[in-house]
Amino acid sequence: MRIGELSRRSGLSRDTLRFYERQGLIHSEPGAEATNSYRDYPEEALITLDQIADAQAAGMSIADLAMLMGQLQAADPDGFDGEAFLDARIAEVEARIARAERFLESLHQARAALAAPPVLL
Amino acid sequence: MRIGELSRRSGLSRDTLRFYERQGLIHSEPGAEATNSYRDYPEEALITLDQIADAQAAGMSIADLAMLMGQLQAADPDGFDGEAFLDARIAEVEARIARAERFLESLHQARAALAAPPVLL
DNA sequence: CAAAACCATGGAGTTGAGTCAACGGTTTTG
DNA sequence: CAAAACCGTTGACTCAACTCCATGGTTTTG
Repeated sequence: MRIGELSRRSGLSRDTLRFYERQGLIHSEPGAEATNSYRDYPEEALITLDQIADAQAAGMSIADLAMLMGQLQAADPDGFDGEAFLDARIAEVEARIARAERFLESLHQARAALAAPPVLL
Repeated sequence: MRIGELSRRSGLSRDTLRFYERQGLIHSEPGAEATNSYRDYPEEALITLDQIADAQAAGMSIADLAMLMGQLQAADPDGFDGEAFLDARIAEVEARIARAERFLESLHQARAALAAPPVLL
């Protein structure tokens, strides 16, 4: 599909999609027509974009993500310690989720306080 | 305590602390000595800073946080719908945590794949 | 087939969250 | 008491992640 459709279906702007592609997060093919230079994105780009959103919610930067995608499925044990890298990310994400859940809890408490009788004198 | 101590004990830079104070996230008193203009932070600032870190991990912006802190404990039902505001934040944070957990799961899977026998041919 | 809709590229601009540097005061310490 | 360590203010700067704009080519559509 072309960028306009991907934009509509993903909810991301064309600029964002091109930006992600420059950063190596998504990929396209040159497209069938030789007359133009339109990109052609595979259907699975939508899945990738959803995973990117997940990763961002978990606090990953785009640079981290590019590294993860590039290194991990490239199966290259040439000096790059994938296990250590993954373990570090896992620990980070777990810590972040724990913090977010603490915050969620305090939001719930604030909500309950608002719902309760406002003054007791 | 003065800013240097708060910085050491919180792990945040002095500049960050002053930045947070300008944004209204933490507060200080003018300090006892009239000869200087040093700020004096209460012990509880450390707790507040920890809560700020929680909130940031949950994806809250500093502006949102300032609004939350300012509006919520000010008990001002003058047009500001605290319940709706809180409900919206709660939904956001829950969605974010759900996404982060999906990502964590995929990290775990990637980790397991690395640990498993690399090739089976 | 012309107007509207779409696409690419390059580069500048924006926003949020800090960070740094310079300058001049104040405390602490050896 | 002087040097070192600390503090405040102002304003410029950085970095990540987008976002906008101008220009010019390509499809689609009424």
